[in-house]
Amino acid sequence: MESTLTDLEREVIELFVRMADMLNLPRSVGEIYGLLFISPEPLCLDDCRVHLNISKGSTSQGLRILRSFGAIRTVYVPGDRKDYYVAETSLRKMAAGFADEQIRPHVESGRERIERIRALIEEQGGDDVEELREKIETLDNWQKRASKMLPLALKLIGG
Amino acid sequence: MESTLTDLEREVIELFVRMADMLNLPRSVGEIYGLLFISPEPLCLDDCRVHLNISKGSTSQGLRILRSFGAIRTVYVPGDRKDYYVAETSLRKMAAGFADEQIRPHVESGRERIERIRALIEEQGGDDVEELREKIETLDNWQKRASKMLPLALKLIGG
DNA sequence: AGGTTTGTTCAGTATAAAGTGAACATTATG
DNA sequence: CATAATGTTCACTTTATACTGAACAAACCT
Repeated sequence: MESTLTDLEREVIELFVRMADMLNLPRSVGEIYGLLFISPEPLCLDDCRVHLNISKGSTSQGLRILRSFGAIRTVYVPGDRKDYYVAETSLRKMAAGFADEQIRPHVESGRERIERIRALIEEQGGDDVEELREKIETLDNWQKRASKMLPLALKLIGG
Repeated sequence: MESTLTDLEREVIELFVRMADMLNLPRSVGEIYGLLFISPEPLCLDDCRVHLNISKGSTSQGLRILRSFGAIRTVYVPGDRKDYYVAETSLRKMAAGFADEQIRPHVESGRERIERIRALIEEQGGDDVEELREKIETLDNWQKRASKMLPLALKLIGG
């Protein structure tokens, strides 16, 4: 299958592939978003698959990930059964979606783990319990600051 | 080789392994930092290697990465040729080091790529040049906002 | 110098992650 | 209902990344 991308499309797609890499997302997710971003009209799954020369499975999963944090939305095309997609261009929305989906759960589970560590320290005791308590306070402090910073950073990026 | 970690140590190390994963750093980096964080005294390369049961190579590279963004520092131990390490506990310092080392270069190269895309659009022209210009403005806008947000976020996390 | 300790490097290997595509489910249409 | 169109799933394959450990380099000590 022949690639049918212009130089411009290739360059834009590569930009988003690098972004995806930074955000720890699969390459194909960056490719699909880049293609949709630069495309003048909505594209369906098969359009993406053909232009990017990737498999149906990757395309389906990539679109699902992009939908999951609101980076794309579906548009209705009269008289067509296929789903068509366009890239969302509100940075605020995407950042919020990404934070909710890919960051908050980790922060949450970190909080729980810190509680477990605190319990372990008290339970097992020992000579150095005071030093350990201080260390756990440091962790707790980090956790609290990260939790506060996240929504503020989202405010900042959203304008 | 027998693992000689307490439950507490294991739990703390796992916390930092998860953090490393979030930050897209090798697991061993999280393990080493976690061990140093919870250890009451400085440890040398071989201490880390033995406690964590990982190879010399991984240990050496892990310590290098941690040094690279200021997550650990060396301490002088009189009468010992080995380098000893302690975990840095200033979140501000570490976040700044991480941003400089692992984020800024990507943002930079993104900026350059956007310029290249802008040039491509003007060069090749076409009917839809106006629509493309708008899209590139969106990219440029994102880039600028991200660049401004980064130092502010660092200020916020640093207290 | 020769021997020892300590840390680094890097080619090869192991592991984890993403991609593939055929089988399957679902829904539309004649 | 049968057929076609569309999208999803998942066992398998491929690729990318991290880990290993032996060889190497550097520094120290008699």
